Amino acid sequence: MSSAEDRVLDAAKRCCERWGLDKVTIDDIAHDSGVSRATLYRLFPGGKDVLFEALRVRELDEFFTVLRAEVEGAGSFEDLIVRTVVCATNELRADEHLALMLGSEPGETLSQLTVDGLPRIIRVASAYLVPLVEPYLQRASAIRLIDVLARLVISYFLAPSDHLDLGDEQSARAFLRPLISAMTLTVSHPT
Amino acid sequence: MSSAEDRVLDAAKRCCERWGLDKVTIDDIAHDSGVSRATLYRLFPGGKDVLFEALRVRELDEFFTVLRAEVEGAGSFEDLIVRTVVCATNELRADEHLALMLGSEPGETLSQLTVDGLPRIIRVASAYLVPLVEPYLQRASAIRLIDVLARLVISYFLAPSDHLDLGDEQSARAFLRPLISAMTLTVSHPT
DNA sequence: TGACAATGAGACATTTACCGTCTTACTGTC
DNA sequence: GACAGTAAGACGGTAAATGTCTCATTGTCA
Repeated sequence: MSSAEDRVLDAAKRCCERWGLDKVTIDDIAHDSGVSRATLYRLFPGGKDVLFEALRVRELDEFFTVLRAEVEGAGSFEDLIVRTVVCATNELRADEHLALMLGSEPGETLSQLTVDGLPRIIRVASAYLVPLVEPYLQRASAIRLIDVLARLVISYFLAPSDHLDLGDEQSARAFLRPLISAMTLTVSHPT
Repeated sequence: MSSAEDRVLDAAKRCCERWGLDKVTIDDIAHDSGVSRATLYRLFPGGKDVLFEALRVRELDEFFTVLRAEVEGAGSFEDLIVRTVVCATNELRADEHLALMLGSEPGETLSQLTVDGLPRIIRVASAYLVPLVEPYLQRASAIRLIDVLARLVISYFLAPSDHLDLGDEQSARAFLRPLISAMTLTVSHPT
């Protein structure tokens, strides 16, 4: 059985998909989750903002949990990076909730992907992925790499290019190879 | 160029699909239709209730306008009835707005199809279809026939049967034939 | 030009909905 | 029987939506 927090967050997600962020009320979420408003405030003191903040955190954690599981055990640095980018891209494309939100509330959703929310995305991405990269790179380089990869994946997800499909392994590999060898060289022969 | 009324009703329909009946506000509809609130109240004095009432009337008229055009010119009584039932069923099944409403607000939508709204549906159905049936039946019989057919079409649309598909001509014809001949007999040899 | 109808913008009082907190009563657990 | 966790809902304050009004603007016709 799932925790009360999770049930509330699930309800928030459902309500959000159904009515949109600014039409949802605390009562909607309380009803949908089968939890009283009092309990909801106990779980998420601060109301809607805190609740949706928590929801975003959970979604982000889920995203990178899945991603890490998919790329763990890559045999080489290049494979690790390519698979990470490809899997992340495809995971984004398969995210129905994200698609709904982008369709119904592009403003807020884009902001979460590119402005307000991006620092957190990169922070969480680092927490999950830097450990996987560290065997091949110095920590600082790993952090920078994850940072730039996250930005690239998001950008190409939001605005696909005719010349590059980061969801396709061959295309992604061809694109990433020079970047990868550049980084490796940088580490091997630091200035 | 469409009339202001139609633009407002179109907006109401869009808003309703997006947010659901009880989350939509007059302002939402006014904005979406590019009309000021004052004008909206001038066009539909009474606000949301009157507006959505008018929308239902329009949808119903459209539905039966399409239906009548599809069945006009049937060569026989049986053909007329069968085509009416088949076309009505398929028109219902193809109605995206209706499908959305049934999905997001089953309670209100079902009520409009089966309880509160049914008398009007039958009234409008009669207005459109009885004239087509009258060449074959007495007026009173025609009215009773349209009444029962409307109920059947709606019921089988909402809850399809394994034994009967009113959207399929053969199935519908087989089902309707006895009913049709019974009515014809009744008229030919009234008690 | 000037009367006129139609509309947009928005002020306004009123009503409704929502919020956040709090109390009370209930339920299961130790 | 104390206790923690919860549902239910009362409560006052705040925000949003409603419905009505006025006024300025626009386009039309005489």
